[in-house]
Amino acid sequence: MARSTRETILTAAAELMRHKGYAAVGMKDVVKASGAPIGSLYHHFPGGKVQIAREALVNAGIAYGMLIPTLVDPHDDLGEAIEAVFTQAADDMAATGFANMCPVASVAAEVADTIEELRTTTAAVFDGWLDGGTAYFVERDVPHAAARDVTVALVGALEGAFVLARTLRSTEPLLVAGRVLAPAYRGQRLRDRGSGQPRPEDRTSSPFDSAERSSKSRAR
Amino acid sequence: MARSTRETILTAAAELMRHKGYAAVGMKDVVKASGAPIGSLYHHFPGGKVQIAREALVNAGIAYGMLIPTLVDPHDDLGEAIEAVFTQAADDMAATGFANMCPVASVAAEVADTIEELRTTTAAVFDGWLDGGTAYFVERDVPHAAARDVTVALVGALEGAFVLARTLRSTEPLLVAGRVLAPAYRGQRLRDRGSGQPRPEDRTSSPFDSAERSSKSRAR
DNA sequence: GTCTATAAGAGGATAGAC
DNA sequence: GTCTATCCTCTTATAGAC
Repeated sequence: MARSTRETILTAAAELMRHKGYAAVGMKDVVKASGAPIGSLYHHFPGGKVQIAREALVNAGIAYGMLIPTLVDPHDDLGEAIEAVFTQAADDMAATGFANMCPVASVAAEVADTIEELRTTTAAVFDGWLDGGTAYFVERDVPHAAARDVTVALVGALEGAFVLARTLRSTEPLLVAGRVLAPAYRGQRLRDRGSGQPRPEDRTSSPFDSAERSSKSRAR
Repeated sequence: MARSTRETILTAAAELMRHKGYAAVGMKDVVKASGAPIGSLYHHFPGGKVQIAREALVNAGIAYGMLIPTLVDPHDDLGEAIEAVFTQAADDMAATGFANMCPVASVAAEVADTIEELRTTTAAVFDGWLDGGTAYFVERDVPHAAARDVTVALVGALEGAFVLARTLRSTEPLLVAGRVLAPAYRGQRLRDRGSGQPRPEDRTSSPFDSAERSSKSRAR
């Protein structure tokens, strides 16, 4: 599975930012982690560090946007599904030694007031998650307003609980969030998917559309 | 109101970290913002940048630890109180142009995997909020387990919604979080406070005890 | 498209006069 | 306890050979 230099760089950058945020990751760190020489970074990403971060965030956003639908899919009760999302997140986090799961929120918190170009990128990723999640729940017969609320509450509670869990080295915040959030939606039935299989392609494009395009138009 | 150089430095550092996180704030930024010369920073904080961050976070933690009890205090129904916390947060955030409200979570996300000394500091601050909030709700007659759950869920949902709101430049995440979280607790009565006045001193000491002490014992 | 060498400046920290 | 000058390293980014 030979990946392109471009991809290797982006993967390394995403991995580093997941752990250390944006400012603390140096280009030299990316060089070391990717194996690519510094010249290649600037050849493939003339926009420098900001461009690398932008594209890495878009990629991560697409990958993690599938997470909630994937975890919810096997369930037919919304309350159970919500609980499952949080217990699954708690298990994953404990299994990885409380490392961060996703670079988007860490970077978002850091750049929201300072690097407008990355703020809009993280905003596009969040919007994609929110719109994608809402569409998914609507498709499963949740009324639109409720679908939007569940998605927003779910993403917000997850991101907040992640920070607490990582810092406290405890799964409590994730488990409590699930336990507190789920009861309100217990009994809300989810319609069976048309096919037996999840179809993640249905709602994958939103963050990419807006953010990747803007990154293409930025060469020097 | 002449404040000591020490205080001025800590205030400036907290303000900067609130906006830019930890790594992106340079000592030179603190010099500029505080007006104190670089030598004074290292005179008062021999531990350098880490020590300044640590003490700034402890101070901010104490200040923000009073926020939830203060906002909840006028209410006698837990559901209403929760809703009030989020609408108030949304108003504040919109009023300040979606600037971050508190440096603790931003820094926590950045350092959780990288600077153990600051991870333990932010953990102590979170623990203080959680223990203080739990004690406050217990005092208001909420059963202990429920009091802990509400506090954990409240803090987690707030921090997550803050990141989304700041990034999206929208109060929606805060308002939705309140709307979704509140109903589960509507009808849960809160006992009248003994005196008519809030007494914030009752539960103010926790983060300070553990974190400030450790910072004192660290002189090169 | 790969890679090295290097520029130009910012980073944290220190010494020591006052 | 205040303040300046300075050290040394690391930072992002570029130039240009291959």
